[in-house]
Amino acid sequence: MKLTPKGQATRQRIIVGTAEYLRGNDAGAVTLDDIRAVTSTSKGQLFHYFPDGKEELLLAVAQHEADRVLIDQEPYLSRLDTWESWQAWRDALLARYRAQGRLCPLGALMDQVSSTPGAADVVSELLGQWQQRVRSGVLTMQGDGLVSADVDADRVAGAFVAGIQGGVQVLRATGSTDQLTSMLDLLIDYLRRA
Amino acid sequence: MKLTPKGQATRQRIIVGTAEYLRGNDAGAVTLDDIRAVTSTSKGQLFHYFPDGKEELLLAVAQHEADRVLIDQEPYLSRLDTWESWQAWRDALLARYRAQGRLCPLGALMDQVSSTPGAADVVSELLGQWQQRVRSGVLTMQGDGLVSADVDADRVAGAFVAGIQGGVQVLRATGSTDQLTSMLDLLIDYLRRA
DNA sequence: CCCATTTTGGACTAGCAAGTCCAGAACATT
DNA sequence: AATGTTCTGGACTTGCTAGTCCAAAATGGG
Repeated sequence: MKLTPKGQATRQRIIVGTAEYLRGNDAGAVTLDDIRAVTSTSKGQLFHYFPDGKEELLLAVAQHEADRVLIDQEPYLSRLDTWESWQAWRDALLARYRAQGRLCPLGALMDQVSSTPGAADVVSELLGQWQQRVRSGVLTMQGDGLVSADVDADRVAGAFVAGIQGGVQVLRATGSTDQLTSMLDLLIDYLRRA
Repeated sequence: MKLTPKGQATRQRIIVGTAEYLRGNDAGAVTLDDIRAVTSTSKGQLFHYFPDGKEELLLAVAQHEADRVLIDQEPYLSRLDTWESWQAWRDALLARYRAQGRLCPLGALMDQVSSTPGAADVVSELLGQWQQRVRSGVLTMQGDGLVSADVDADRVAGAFVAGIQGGVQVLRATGSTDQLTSMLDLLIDYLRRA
């Protein structure tokens, strides 16, 4: 399928508009008509740009959201080289999720995982990269002698990723950020002592 | 609504049958006809026992599954009083989730949270109780002098709950239990050092 | 045994939502 | 300007699914 610049723009408008919409609505309940309304498009356009229909469209949206997750944290993930920077990352995460409340784009994404096979890949990819970024932060700290060398950086990074996931999950269910906070503080504390 | 023993039995059959079915299938895609088929019932029965229809039925199933989560761990949660018992709990959790693979009853439950308001309560209740149980385990350890008294039991318990959630979430998405394992080991390690 | 109540089966309805189709407008290329 | 391609709109089809309805069977109390 060849896309002119105009086509590209429309396709993008659909993805971004849907993503925005899903950030405030139940992903499982979206209909193509909702998407049509919110992106000012017609059925024809939807199927023109996403021939495989809803599934393909939502997958593209999922990919878009997954990209955003790391981009949002980029400034912090790149500089995990002092205790202050870890703390700043922690604060940024908490602020972000507190503001977001119960509605989590990645969470909605994960919900779809069970149904469509492609979504699992998108999430796996994201989690893998995330873990890598944290891992290299830990390694940097070890290089500078701030963290004991006998800590397994990969395991700690895995724990971070899982912990954040879980904290957000709890937030979505209960509306409380307590567990997420506990988790982050405990993990950083763990690193500090090691 | 009055229920004779026979009625009770049917109602229960519906709940248990649906729960079992959902343990191996996408919760978001279940239809009443699926439920009918798997529980050998008629539409009339479904709406006789769950007048508010699908939502009420699934909520009852969710409650049933939530109960199971703690019951399954009961033997371990009650005896978190030695390091060996914590390890045993860890092993049991890992074994369970490894066996379960990507299909998680609680996870499917959480998926529904966003849509139906009642489901959030069910999950909140479960998470709260779970955290309480872990908390009292930590307190026991502190009472026996095995864990430093200046650890905040509630925070650690919250981290455990969040961590397990996250680990399972990662398992669902990627199929790997590595992060769950890291998480549990790190948390126990944290307690040991404190 | 009789009557009220509960339980059961399944045909039927209503509405929604994904996907199809095609005609015409806009656009690019020569 | 001519012609082929891409883009857009929206009516239409198709299939599915939650929920309704009612009649008949089972059950239980007196």
